[in-house]
Amino acid sequence: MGEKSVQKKQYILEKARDVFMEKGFKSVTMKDIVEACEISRGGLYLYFGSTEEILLEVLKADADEDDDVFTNRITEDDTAADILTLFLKEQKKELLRKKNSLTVAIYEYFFIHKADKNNMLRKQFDSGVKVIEKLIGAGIASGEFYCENPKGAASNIMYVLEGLKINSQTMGITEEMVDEQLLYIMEGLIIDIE
Amino acid sequence: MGEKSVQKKQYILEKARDVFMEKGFKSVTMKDIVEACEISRGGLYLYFGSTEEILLEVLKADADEDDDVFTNRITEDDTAADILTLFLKEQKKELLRKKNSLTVAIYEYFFIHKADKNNMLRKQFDSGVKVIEKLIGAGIASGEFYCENPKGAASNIMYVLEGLKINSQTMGITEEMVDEQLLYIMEGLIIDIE
Amino acid sequence: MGEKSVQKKQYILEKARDVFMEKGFKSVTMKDIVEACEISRGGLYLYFGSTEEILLEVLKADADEDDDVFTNRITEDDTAADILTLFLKEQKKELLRKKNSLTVAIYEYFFIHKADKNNMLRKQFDSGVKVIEKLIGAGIASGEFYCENPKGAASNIMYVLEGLKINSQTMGITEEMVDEQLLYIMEGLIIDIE
Amino acid sequence: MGEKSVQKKQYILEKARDVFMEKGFKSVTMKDIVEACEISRGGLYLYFGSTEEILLEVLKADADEDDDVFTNRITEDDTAADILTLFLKEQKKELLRKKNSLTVAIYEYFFIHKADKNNMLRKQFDSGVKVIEKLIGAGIASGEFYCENPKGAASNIMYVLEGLKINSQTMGITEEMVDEQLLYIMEGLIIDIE
DNA sequence: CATGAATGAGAGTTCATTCAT
DNA sequence: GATGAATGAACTCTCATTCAT
Repeated sequence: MGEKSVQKKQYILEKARDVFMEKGFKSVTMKDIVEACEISRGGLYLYFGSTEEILLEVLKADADEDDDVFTNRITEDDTAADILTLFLKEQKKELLRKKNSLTVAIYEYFFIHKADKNNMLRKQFDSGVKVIEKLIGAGIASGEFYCENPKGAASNIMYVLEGLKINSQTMGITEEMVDEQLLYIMEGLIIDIE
Repeated sequence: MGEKSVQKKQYILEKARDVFMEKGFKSVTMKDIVEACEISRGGLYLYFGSTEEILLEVLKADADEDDDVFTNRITEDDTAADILTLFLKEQKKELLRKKNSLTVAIYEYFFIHKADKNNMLRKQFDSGVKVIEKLIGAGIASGEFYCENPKGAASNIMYVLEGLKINSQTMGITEEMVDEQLLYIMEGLIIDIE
Repeated sequence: MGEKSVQKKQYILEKARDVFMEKGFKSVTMKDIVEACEISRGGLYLYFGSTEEILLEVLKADADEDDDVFTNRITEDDTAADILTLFLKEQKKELLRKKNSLTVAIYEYFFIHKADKNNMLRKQFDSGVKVIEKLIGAGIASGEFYCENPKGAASNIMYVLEGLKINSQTMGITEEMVDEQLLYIMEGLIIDIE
Repeated sequence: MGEKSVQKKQYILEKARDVFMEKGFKSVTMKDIVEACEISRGGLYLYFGSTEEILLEVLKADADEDDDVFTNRITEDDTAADILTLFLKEQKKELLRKKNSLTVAIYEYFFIHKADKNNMLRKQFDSGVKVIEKLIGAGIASGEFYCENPKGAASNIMYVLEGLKINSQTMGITEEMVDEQLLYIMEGLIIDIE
């Protein structure tokens, strides 16, 4: 079937991304995407066979990009506490974004695909836990943090972030609510100098 | 809308509940419910105008029932730690339930209705925080718990529970994962006797 | 239409033949043929404008070939009965072929084109009748056959063959069924020596 | 799913019958039938799920009717030769009908369904053979017919009729052609009084 | 000559919703 | 109050055909 135009595929993915951000996953029809792309009905099918396929590729593209961003930040030479704080700040920004978020689309997609072989969400969660655990370990070594159960603490942070994320999409959250909880977490780790 | 049969309404809600547990919210059609109830298409419209309306009433009924259950447990004369443990155990059971859960339906509904006036989910979350906060306070008073920021701790617990809940629906969780995290939480509260 | 490659045209006809044998005529799309040929969509249109056009050329090629085969057999110096038997054996083989037959495609095509000027099917049928009539005549002359109405007998044979052919495609036939009927026909012609 | 209106179902079958007579089977779409019936798209699906389903019911209705007609004729007290002649006349009328014939639709349908369990076409063919065989037997008994192989003769008649039928749809036939062949058949059976 | 991306018409199918009975 | 037939809008998907390269 040849390569088709890679550019057009990218273009479709971009436009589709907007649609998924706007409407989540389940409500999105091929027609929605066709209209967003201003291409023909058949034209879309040349590139993608279903909304699932499209969302999956949108997410893949995101995951790749995220990795890059992540790697870039990590190479800084900050302290563990600095990095963790940075990480949480990033998460907070993400959490409070009003519109341009795929969160609902992702949830709706994985409600259906939770049992999938290589569940991307699980991978990301697990990798998040590991990174935080390492950071906490580094912080303990450098005397910044005190923690008896780094793995538990790391999981705790990730679950809280997940909790904040789903709440932000189902009941709304304010900046204060996020700050309060992130502060609570950091306070539990950082050694009070007295 | 005249009087109609309250019994029939209840009957519809029961059957509809099963459908929502099976298929979430967005995929459920009026037809699905008509078929589950084995009533006529027009008959359903006599009682409910949309799947939204139906789910809302299903949830209302649940909320009332939950309150009762909750109240019943609370009147026991256990210690704060006992009650909190009981509460978490209940939550764990809920989290690990395979099929008979409205969780996905609720999420899918509130993705659309997060901005609703009296968002039931928010109410339940807030009330959960308050109850736990009170329990922690009682535990501190009785010398069972140590906690510098009871509100933060209570919120932390609720966010973690939300995180576990959404993860259970999007990536699956195991009993060990729940136990680990709940243990971590209790360990953070209970005073180590030395 | 310029010169184009005759070889490519032949190639397309060969591949298209397979498709028609597989799917009949009406269900075959230009896409099917493009895919069978592994050429470009536009490329096919350079040679043929429709599936009708393609089938027609496939059939023409067949007709030419059949004539050759036919002529080859006829030049043998067998008796009339031998030749007729040979002819019926050929027909039987054709009738019982499971897959590689254009029969359905031909029928489907001529359902639409029955009124065509030079209907190939009619020509073939008429020529079949004539050939058989001649054979019977020769057989009578040589004392092999007895027949009061050679033309009627020849038509009868051809109609029976047509009947067997359509039945083989609409209800299936067994070798026994064919043998029985061909035997019946031969018995009607051959003089019983007493 | 209740009874729906039997009358409407009949109405649809009638209209669909016209469509199948007009266009055969494969070219007929649900839309064609919707338009012929002047009902809504969804309305048709209330009664039938596909064109196959519809044609099948059209044919069933026909088969029932044919049986009745057949039985009615058979109860007459004619001689075997009379009945056979009557039967062939009926077939001739059928063969020469220009428009109102389902023949093509039936063929197109059974090209696809030739392997079906209870292939209606085969049943009808077999029953036809048996009836004719019986008639020939009766004719022999009454001294009207002479025939050494009644089963072969009966099959021969049925195959010829099939051959005439398919030819009438793929190349056209004239009344003379039918008469000639039917005469040939009858001559083969009837005893020449000398 | 050849390619294959693009278009748009059209078929299939499902449901929310209405309404005569 | 109930019923369920009927409607029509909306979606999915597939191809014939064209056309810029």
